[in-house]
Amino acid sequence: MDINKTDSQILTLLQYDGRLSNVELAEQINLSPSPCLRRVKQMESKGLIQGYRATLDRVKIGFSMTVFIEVSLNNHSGSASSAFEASVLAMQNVISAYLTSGAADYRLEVVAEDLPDYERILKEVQTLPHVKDIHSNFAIRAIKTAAPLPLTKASGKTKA
Amino acid sequence: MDINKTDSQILTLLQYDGRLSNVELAEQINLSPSPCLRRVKQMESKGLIQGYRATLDRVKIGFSMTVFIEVSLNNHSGSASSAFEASVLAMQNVISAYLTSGAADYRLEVVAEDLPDYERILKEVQTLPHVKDIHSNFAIRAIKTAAPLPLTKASGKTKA
DNA sequence: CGTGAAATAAGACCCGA
DNA sequence: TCGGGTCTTATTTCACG
Repeated sequence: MDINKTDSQILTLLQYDGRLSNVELAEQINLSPSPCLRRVKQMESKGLIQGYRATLDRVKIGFSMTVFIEVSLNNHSGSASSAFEASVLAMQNVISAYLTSGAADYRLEVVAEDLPDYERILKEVQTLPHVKDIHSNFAIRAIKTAAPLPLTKASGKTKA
Repeated sequence: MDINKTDSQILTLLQYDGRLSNVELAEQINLSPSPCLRRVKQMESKGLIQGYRATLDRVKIGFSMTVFIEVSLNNHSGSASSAFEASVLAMQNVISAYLTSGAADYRLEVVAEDLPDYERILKEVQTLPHVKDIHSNFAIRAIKTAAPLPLTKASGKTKA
């Protein structure tokens, strides 16, 4: 925690461009490269920065469909949940999964190449361990995807 | 969109580490740096690679809550949708938003620092243009977030 | 935190299959 | 058309002040 103004600026810039060179980054926050790199490395080792990713255009690489699947389990024991979660982790077309409040237990975000591909995935989800019920909602259009986290507010105070 | 094997390998590697240097990338796919860089640049300009992002730990930077908000509008005209979508784009705590099939019209993913922050955001969403109805589901735990897209299957054929 | 220097990478250019 | 080599410029990275 304890993110100061400078660190917050760094994180914001790296969220928008993860390939910013250290010298550019340092320039933009009016710092010299050495301390800037030190801060970045520290935030990496503390896990604030989990990693760097190329963001791809889903449609252009062949995934024309994004589907949200809500799953209810018929058994809420720890081992049932674990089995289900492990299976979900192994499914590459599931790109995010949350245990949630509400009517369903889990909500999955799934990418599919086309309708037949979606059908295959849906059947696969239906046969995962302890699945009772499934509801699918198709993403018709993306308004906003994976926007950067708003750090400006979170940069209020420093430890010392 | 004609992705060949080599391009697919590049995309996969860059999804896992967006800061891979070109020489490392080239080594891992058994190519020399020059053609490797050419391919990367080409995929960037074609929009296959949309950009590079640092991935941050939501909780560690102060967002203890992730909430999925389903929104229904009371007016489905084009202008009503546009007004709502523009407002959503402007809300920084909304990190993704989709127009979806199903009972609700839109599905928002929202990050909040704490319960009071969430309350503030919820009220803000309630007052967005043409909002009729809202349902919130809290993310209790993340099983998987923003996993890389599974490219291995999508690399089947080439244009020529 | 800033400066400087050695190691490394990026990016433009040309060559050959 | 695409992979490979080379050179120049820029960047990374780490000593030290």
